[in-house]
Amino acid sequence: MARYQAGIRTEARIIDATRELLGENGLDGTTLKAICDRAGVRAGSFYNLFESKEDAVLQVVKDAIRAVDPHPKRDAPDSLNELVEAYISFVSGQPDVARVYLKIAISGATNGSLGGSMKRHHHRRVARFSSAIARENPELTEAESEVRAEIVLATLSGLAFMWMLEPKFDFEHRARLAVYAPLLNS
Amino acid sequence: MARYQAGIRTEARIIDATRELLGENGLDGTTLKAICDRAGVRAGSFYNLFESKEDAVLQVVKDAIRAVDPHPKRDAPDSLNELVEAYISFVSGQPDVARVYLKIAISGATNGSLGGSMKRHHHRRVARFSSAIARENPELTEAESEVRAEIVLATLSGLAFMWMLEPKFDFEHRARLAVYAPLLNS
DNA sequence: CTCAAAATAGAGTGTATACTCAAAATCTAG
DNA sequence: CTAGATTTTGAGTATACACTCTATTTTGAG
Repeated sequence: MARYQAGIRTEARIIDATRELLGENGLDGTTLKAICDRAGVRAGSFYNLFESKEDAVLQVVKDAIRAVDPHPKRDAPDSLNELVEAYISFVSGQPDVARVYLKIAISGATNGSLGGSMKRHHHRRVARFSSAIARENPELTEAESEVRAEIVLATLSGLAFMWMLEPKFDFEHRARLAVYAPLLNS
Repeated sequence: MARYQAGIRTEARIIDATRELLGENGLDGTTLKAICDRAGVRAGSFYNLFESKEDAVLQVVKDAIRAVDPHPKRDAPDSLNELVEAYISFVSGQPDVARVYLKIAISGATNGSLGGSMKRHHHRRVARFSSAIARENPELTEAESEVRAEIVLATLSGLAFMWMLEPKFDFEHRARLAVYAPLLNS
């Protein structure tokens, strides 16, 4: 009936190992052997806790997608400022998760079971940014707000990719400069 | 001594198949069997023309990287306008090549022999955009121009990713709006 | 303590992969 | 036409992969 502590800890170690490997080496670099080695576990233990490798990978990836776009804490709609700051602290505060999001979610978006889930996530994000922009810039039509939302999101993603390419890259600075300084209310 | 026409045509078919598959399915989806099936060739023929699978993949990827950042046609330095329009026509005019470039940029950028080559390419691009921006905006310091170059490139890449996610996405329109309207000379 | 349930180990399975090789087919220069 | 070189074939190899299974060990509630 009840699960044992050992199993729960092992499950967490496996999830952590999977997340790290996905961020470091991508999907094909994340083999079962690599996961088990890093988690300090044998294949049998893995399959006692997970149905398949895909099972563990999907858990990690779906968590990552959820972490980028958390539910609003307050009831009030979010401002563009809040959305951008949330993205910045996502990248800075959970770099492992962010790497998974950028590597797997985006690269795997055009194929496989992630494709659909990623497209939905993307539309949700655009809508959220778009409505914040529309609220703060009443002179824009709905279509114009949406285009601007897409551009802001594209810039944030692009900068995050650069950060992944070179960890020294000052993502925060670029992101704030790109979004606040030039684009809107100009 | 001399190569036969059949071999030259087969080589081209294999390169085309490799490029298409890399763009559609990424690196790990591009198996030898898939390449050979699409090119209408058996494994033995492939290895008569290429040293390894990696050989064919690297040819395609290096071509793609070269296509994004072609040598200037004139002696004169390029304007930001020209650089952006070149990127736009790269994406619109050679979508297969662009897809390879974008997919590999994410998945292969942090590891392997592609990592180094991708990083060098990135720095070359930033320098090129940066010097165009500096020339057209003399009030900016060198560091400021570079940051702006990174932001422009990030936005273009991010928009291109969105285009890859949804082929209907109007990349040209977004790219011109994002770069020309808001960012510089404001 | 006890003992059933849960977790683990580790050898083993089937499959897909990149790649090889010897023989047959095809090409093209002379 | 011919003969040597190139290209193609297709069965075959070794390896790495995800995954299974059974026996053993560990856990923790009663």
